[in-house]
Amino acid sequence: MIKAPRGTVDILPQESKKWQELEQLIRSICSYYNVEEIRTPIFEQTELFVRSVGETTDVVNKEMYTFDDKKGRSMTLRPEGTAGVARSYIQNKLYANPEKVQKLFYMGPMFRYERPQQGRQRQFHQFGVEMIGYESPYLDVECMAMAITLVETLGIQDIKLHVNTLGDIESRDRYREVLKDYFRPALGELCSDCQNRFESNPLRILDCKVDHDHPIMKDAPKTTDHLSESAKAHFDKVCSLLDDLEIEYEVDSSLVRGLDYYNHTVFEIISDDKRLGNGATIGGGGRYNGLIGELGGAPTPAVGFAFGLERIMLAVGDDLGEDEGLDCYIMPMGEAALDLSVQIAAMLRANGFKIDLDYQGRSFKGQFKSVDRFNAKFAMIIGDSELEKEKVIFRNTSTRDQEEVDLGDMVSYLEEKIGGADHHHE
RNA sequence: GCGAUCGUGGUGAAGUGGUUAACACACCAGAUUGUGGCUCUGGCAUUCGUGGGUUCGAUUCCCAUCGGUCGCCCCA
Repeated sequence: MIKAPRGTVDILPQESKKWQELEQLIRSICSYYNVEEIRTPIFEQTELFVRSVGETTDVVNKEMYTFDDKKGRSMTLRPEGTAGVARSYIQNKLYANPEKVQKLFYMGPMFRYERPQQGRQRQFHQFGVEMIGYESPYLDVECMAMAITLVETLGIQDIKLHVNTLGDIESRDRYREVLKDYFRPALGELCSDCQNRFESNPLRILDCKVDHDHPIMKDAPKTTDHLSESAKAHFDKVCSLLDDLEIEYEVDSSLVRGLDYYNHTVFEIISDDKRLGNGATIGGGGRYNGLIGELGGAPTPAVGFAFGLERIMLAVGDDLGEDEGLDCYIMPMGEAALDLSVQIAAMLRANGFKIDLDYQGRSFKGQFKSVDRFNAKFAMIIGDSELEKEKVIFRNTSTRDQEEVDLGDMVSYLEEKIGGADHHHE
């Protein structure tokens, strides 16, 4: 049997309803924030991700789905959304828009080759927002506020916002070197993960669970001691704006993000919602002032965040996907009735009603089971005697009252009972 | 990538080196060819993730492989 590739899932109808509802909620929040959708390709030239996400990161090193196309060009299924948006911003000259700040969102599948487990798949979905073109801390905070609004609207419990600053690009890079100098003499005493981190992302050493109690951790240099004046001012402003908006947050100096393009503000949304397991990051983001310049555009400041939709779904999936049910399930008894039922179904559907019917000639009992399963408001019974009289029987499934209705009066009957043709969109 | 654990019908799950693989739910049919959510009766796994090995014989033992779950790493 051919199975779906490891780490991928089929989203079946019942789940699909939930996804649509979640996506709809996200879209409406975006519209309140005047953030518009951008759709970029699902694969890009490999170099885009290498240059943006960073050559030494795990995402690029171990987790990319990379392949050569028929002309031998290296392509990669996107592992995240920011790089493509940044590329598109440059390529399509969005900087030429008279509105200085471009507020964009994307939503769709991403791909990373990892060992799957709950809340982690090889094809997964992210929603992300990018605010490009302005370096003000106001936008950092707008991103965080939007992210918080989103998780609160969704009803995710026990939310925490962790924030940190990596400083501007110069101070971030300088701090990195300071840290490496600090740890280098004791490198042999650290765990093997940390020895790898030393080259790839030395900031992460500070957050190591294994070496947490090693004496060297205590006096490790802090980001905040290596900030330039302007970087410090930026971060202070971010914090005071969060205070003004009464958004609760926690400064977490060990918070580092795994992608190289971040500088200044970084943040994560962590939830202890029980439905997620024991504590999980459901979203995160930060500022990436260097990225667009790095990709060949004019130096352009930007800030953004992304959410993992599977993780959100784990937390709130049970609350989504309400089934509104059919308007009417048609129960033909016999073949002549079935022929007429097909006509009736087509006519009622064209009038905006949600209709299904039995094609299998099952018994009354069997057909009524489908009526229940599809949560139909009415069952329509058509048999020989109805055919003779040119009437159908509408049976109200909750009251169990039934009425005979002339073939010509079916639409007005249903409209009277359950509202007009657009009753589903009210 | 590393470590652990699991894999039996549509679902949840028992089970054993040897003819018919429990049970429950779901599903279908009949009792009731024209009225559902109750009851009763019957049907429903050429097969125990896949491939190979040991054996007279394997769902059961061994190996490999694939997949799920959890921890680490990393991330969303």
